[in-house]
Amino acid sequence: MTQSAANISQSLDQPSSSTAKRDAIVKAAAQVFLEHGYGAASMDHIAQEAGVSKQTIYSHFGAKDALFEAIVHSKCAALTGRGVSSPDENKSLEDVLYDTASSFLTVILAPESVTLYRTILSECVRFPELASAFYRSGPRSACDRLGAYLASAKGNENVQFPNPVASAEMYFAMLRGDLYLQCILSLREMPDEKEVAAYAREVTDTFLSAHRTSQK
Amino acid sequence: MTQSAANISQSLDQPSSSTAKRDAIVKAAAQVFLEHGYGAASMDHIAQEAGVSKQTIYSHFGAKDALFEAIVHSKCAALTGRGVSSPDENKSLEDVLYDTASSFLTVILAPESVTLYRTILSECVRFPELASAFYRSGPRSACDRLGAYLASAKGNENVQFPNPVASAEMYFAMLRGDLYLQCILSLREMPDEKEVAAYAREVTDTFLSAHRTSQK
DNA sequence: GTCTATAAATGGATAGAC
DNA sequence: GTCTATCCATTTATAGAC
Repeated sequence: MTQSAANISQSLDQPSSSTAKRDAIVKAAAQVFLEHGYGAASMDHIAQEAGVSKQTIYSHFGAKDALFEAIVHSKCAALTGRGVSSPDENKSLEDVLYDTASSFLTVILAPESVTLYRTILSECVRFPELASAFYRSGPRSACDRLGAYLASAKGNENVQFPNPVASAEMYFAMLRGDLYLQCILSLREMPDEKEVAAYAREVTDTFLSAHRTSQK
Repeated sequence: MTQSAANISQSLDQPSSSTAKRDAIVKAAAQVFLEHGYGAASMDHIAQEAGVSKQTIYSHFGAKDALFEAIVHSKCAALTGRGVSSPDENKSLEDVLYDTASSFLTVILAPESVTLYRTILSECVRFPELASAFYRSGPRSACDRLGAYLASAKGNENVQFPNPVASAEMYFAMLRGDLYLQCILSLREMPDEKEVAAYAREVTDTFLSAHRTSQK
């Protein structure tokens, strides 16, 4: 009990050395893993980057794969946090779609998201749970939210969505277009806000055209 | 000259031991690289798989990265070969789009394509030329071909394509939807022909709806 | 050209002192 | 909990015999 009280005191008043080192490890591991991938990232490199000894990492996380899982899970959760905000019911359908597109593009084109995506994709066979966690907290979460909104927006503004979730999936697929492909392949620099806005506009217009009721 | 004639005779009549071993190396390297990725693939593993000594690999390819580049370039070229066939001018726009969608989905969902994509994506920073070669021989080639077709199909069937290449890019982006995402993340098994056909149909219908001229 | 054997370096993981 | 030092396996690449 004495020890417990001391620990609480430590973590509240002044970060214990242990907590500080743990944070340093997490930060360094995230950087090294996302930059080099799981295989090419070495525990020596992470230890050096974090300013701790290798053994300290093993004391905290036990093994390399456990550390990797902890880092990627943490990053996936962060993605959801910054993810597409809930649609504002006061806005028009078009504005909601455009806002969704802009924030989705901004999130997935962030350098950190790009490297996370590459890392998970290259390790999805070895770490199936990470791929699943990424999918659920990222693309699936976004599709479900937009799908629910589209379902509630039925009949408005001369559009219809017989299958709202499928339409939402299609919308996000359109957003992961050639621009995104070139970025994750590192073939070009990240687009600026202007280019993101133009692409969000193009996709939104195309999407709405496809779902107009008065098209025949 | 005598030696040259002998080599030609060898390669025509009966594969020389050297050529046969080279082919074995290429085959084994392709399998190991695509299954484990560049970093986790070891030259020992490839040598064992090919049934040759490690030194033989180095005699033929010099270094690991050179072998990797040769393999990936070869696979990218093969992708283009099996790629989307040229549109048949006699078919209707809808049929051309549907055929394009079916064959595109079949190609990109082949297990070999999925592993190639994962591998290139995870190594695109270290091997920028490979990413570029993949993009050109795959997605860009497909977009340019369909874009050219859409440009020639202007005014037909109550559809219009003010920006044919952009429309083509959007079309392929729609095809790389949730189904594709789940497959490359190894979250589900590959779809059968029926499911591929259904998705190709859905995307084609949506795409045509979006580009109808009589939508207002 | 091909093989066996080995060099030289690096990796993950652990032991023991403090 | 943390560090230094080390073990052991594996890796890329090379040397030398045939």
